[in-house]
Amino acid sequence: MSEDPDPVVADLADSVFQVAGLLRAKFDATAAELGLPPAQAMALANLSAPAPMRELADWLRCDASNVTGIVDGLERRGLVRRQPNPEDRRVKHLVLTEEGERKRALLRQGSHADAVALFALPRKDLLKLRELLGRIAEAGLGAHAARTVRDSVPGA
Amino acid sequence: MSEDPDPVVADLADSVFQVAGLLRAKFDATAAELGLPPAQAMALANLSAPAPMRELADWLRCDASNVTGIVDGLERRGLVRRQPNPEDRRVKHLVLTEEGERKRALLRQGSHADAVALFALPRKDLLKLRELLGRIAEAGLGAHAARTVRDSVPGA
DNA sequence: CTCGATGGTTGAGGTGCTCAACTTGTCGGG
DNA sequence: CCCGACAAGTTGAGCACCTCAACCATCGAG
Repeated sequence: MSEDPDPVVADLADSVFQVAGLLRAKFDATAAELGLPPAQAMALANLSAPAPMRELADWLRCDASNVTGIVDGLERRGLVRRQPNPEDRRVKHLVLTEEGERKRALLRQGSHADAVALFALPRKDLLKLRELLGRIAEAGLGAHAARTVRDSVPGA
Repeated sequence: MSEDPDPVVADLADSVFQVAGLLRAKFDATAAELGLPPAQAMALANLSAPAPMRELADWLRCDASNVTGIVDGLERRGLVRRQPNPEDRRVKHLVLTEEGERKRALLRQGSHADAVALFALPRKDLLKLRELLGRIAEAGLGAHAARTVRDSVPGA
């Protein structure tokens, strides 16, 4: 009935989970050192220029109501400010405070260091790896985008 | 003070997260189709021969008390049985029921199909990718194991 | 102006996880 | 034989994260 499973693909999937899991664990650890819960850290890491909350929700691929709580936390910690926007008074822009900038820098620094430590391969292999994984990620993302677009557009 | 970030490594980390995220999302989706919450599905997928609960906890890298709840769910759905072990009456072995075996097969089939669809590269590239990612996963896992061992051994 | 869509918030509800405490059971000395 | 250390599993408290439905304020087009 079903094809025999391809062991190469299976190994590949395992490795991807493994590596992503390791990176994620390290990220959470550095976040914890900075006194940040994972979700807030994740949000902070992807916050540079002032951006509306909606944008952050899209980036995190989660419900807008979820972002409210996360930002509440960041604001309580004094890392971020909600800045009402005069041009469209519905939106609030998220602006990093000094402390926010500082922690964000530490966070990114730390996670990048972890990545460097983990991806310990000859330069040539790294480049090859980036190319192959990049192709897959792009294709997968493209499929996802196409699907979401298709879902939201009634006609063709 | 800190080195310039290596864009190759940064891209690589992004891609890994991207790909893992896509695989995970697909897995959760197939799980949902089978009426299983993600954690129960994950547990079920890694359950073949009868094994003590502790083993599952180790595999999932989570607290034993957590496994109790997950197995409760699987048992409530009639997918798994807790089988007391006569040789060591503290442990309970987890045994799949018929239905459990069936759903597990479907689950693995589905997630493997997703992986095949995602890793759509020429065979040669797939092999190369497996080799490189495998090396990294292994090295990272080794470091993790070494660390946990070191942590649990007071001396040396 | 009216109406539909959009940004953001709130509240209810559910999952997944950890930690501390406890029960039951195993095992290795004194 | 009994005792103390340790392991498997469970329970309960508590937290983080997430979604959904309902809602308010606002925008923008007809």
